[in-house]
Amino acid sequence: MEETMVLMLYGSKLAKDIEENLPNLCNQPDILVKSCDGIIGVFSNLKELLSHGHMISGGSHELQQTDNIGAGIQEWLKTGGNCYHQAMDLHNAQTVLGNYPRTYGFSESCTNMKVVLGRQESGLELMISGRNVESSVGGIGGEIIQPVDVDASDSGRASSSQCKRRRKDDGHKIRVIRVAAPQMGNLDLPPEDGYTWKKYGQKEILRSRYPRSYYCCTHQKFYKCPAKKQVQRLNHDHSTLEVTYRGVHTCQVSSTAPSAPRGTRSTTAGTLASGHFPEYQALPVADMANAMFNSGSSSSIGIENIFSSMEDKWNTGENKN
DNA sequence: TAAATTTGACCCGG
DNA sequence: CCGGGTCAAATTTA
Repeated sequence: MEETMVLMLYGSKLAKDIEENLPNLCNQPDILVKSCDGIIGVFSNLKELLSHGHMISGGSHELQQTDNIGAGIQEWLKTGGNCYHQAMDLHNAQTVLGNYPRTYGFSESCTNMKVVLGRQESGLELMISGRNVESSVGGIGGEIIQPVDVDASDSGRASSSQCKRRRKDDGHKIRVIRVAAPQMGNLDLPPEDGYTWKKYGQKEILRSRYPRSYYCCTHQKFYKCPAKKQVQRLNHDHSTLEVTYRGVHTCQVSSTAPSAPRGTRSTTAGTLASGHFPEYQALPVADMANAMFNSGSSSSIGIENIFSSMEDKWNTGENKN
């Protein structure tokens, strides 16, 4: 389905949802506001696309990579949202990054479970945050993010012409993920990911509202672990942190290994260190979208299915670095 | 007191 | 020369 049509239908659907739930929403102004934001976001994007010459009907060359989401949304629209609604309540959409809308969902039976589905120039973006207390498959930290693999030879940041420095000795893959930022406390605190990190720098980045923090593995000295990560709040979405992982953990943390004695984060390195990113499991975008949208039109897909799907994926592939 | 964090200076690729 | 990445001394924290 052409993207503009998807947006049009989706925006209409959101508006209709508000109409249908107006009595309830009147008692929940915050949700109403978010829903309105979502509608505004969808139609803003639609307007943006239309103003750039995208037609309501007809093909879009842009969608090659992301037709899956189009198909997913199409399926969702066809079923009135039922195929997805079983597990998550599609809540609203909001304009963020790169003018693409995001779709927000909340678990109906688990209020702290949140799903964010969006698009980036590099493909589909999916975030699942919060811990699914029902099935307890959410993993430590409860955040599983669809990472965006970026080859080291191309940082993948289309909007930035820089950030290609110091690449001589790190031919490693770079992984960029986005996670929901903490809502309170230290808002720049990077998400728990099973490793212990030491902050070694922070810098103001040109054209970025928020500084970028630099972390290296706490065990860098003892194990010469080259893993590093950068954490930066997104310009257009301060509630999201972009975490860039560089290098692979070589530290085999054992009970005798030094651990971070101070600080409140990172307490689980020992059982998880396998040289990869235990919480941020890789799963091809299409699979994730299919898992969310197309895994049976009548049965509940359940968030646990998504996680098990991700686990399978993680165990069979992507695990070679 | 030791370890983490902050922050200004420096390094270095483009 | 610019600016992102890193270093390391100073500072903070538990």
